Amino acid sequence: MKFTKRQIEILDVSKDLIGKKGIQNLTIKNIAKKMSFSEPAIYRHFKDKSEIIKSVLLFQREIIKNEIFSILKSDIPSIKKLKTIIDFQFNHFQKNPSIITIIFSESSFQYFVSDIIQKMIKKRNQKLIQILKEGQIEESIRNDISAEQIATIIMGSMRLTVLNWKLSNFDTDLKKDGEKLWNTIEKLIKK
Amino acid sequence: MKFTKRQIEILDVSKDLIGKKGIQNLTIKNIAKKMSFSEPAIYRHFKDKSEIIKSVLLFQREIIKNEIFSILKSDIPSIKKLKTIIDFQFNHFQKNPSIITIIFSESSFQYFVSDIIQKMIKKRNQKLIQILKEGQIEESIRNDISAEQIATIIMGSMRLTVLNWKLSNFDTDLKKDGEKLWNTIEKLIKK
DNA sequence: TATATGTTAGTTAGTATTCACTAACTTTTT
DNA sequence: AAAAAGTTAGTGAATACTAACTAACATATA
Repeated sequence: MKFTKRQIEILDVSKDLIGKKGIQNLTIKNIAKKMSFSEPAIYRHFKDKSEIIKSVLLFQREIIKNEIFSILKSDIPSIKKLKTIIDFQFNHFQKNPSIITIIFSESSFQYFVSDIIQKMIKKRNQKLIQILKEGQIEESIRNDISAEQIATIIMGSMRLTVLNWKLSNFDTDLKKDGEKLWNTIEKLIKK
Repeated sequence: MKFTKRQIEILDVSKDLIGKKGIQNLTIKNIAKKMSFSEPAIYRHFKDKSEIIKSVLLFQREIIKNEIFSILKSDIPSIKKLKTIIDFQFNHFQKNPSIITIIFSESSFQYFVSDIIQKMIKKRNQKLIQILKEGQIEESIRNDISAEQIATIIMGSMRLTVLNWKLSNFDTDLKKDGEKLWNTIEKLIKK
């Protein structure tokens, strides 16, 4: 998963295009225009369009994965880990609004994209469940509700909060809404 | 918002097409093929394609709206109302998987669709908050957390549950997952 | 009642546009 | 000199949509 400079430029431009007007806006023509290249030039760097879409996703995944990994292996209490991860994610979204459009587009792409996204969601869910179970053993998180169910509640409300931000045209204060949400979640799941 | 028989036929076919392979699959050609008509015949019944998409949405909205309205005005305790509405929604989705694809595609359509969907989400959120506030007054729902926040939790986890169902290619048992979710929600919000 | 007229809902044949992608060539970099 | 990274000019396929026509039927009028 190594990319050249030019490839990363193309991926950045693609991310932007999708972020601004959705996946329909991602055309070779638009990429080329934004880069001040001709269309065929793009094909010097990616085999075809699906390769570009795939790479946009995988590139973002790398960034998030690395960050979450380093949080996970740190030696802090589970509930603190949880907060750190949630904070990081809201922060990352605020800094990269465009990727939200991609993450919220499970349905509209070709099949292979929803496959990749599905795997990403699954993986992240597993990590979340892992933390929650730790917390339940530590007895800092209530255990009359399964970790899986708590994970659904947390992931779901986070996604909705982000979606609302997006639907407001990134006008509301995501960080503040994220903090409010965390307070609620904490009240709900703390033992 | 009156439709002729033929229009409803076209809307049903459109719903199906979207449900099966996403919005890209909704083309005039495909509609015509499925109806065994020529393409231009479709234009006898709808001005253009955007009119079809809009109508698919509004037609569904009508159905859901009416049902929820009758639940809302019934004279049962708030927490029961809540369960009834949640049950109805999961049921409705299970019977109409195709509309999920539309509802989860805020980003990828033309702007006007995300507008309609945004309004639908907002309206439904308001109704939910209204019920929750009733419940807080009745003292059946905890009031150390605002109704707005509880609504986010409920709507978010419902959406995620439905999304997971969709991502599993409608293979998991939505009704069962919905019931599990309700049990969790009840535990979390009951006073 | 018989004919004229209008409407509805379909047809065939086609247009303009957009799209991803390619062949062949040129320029730039190493 | 060779390879990498651009260019121009074009292709074929898909798309939404239109023009022109017609068969079947409904309604108004001689």
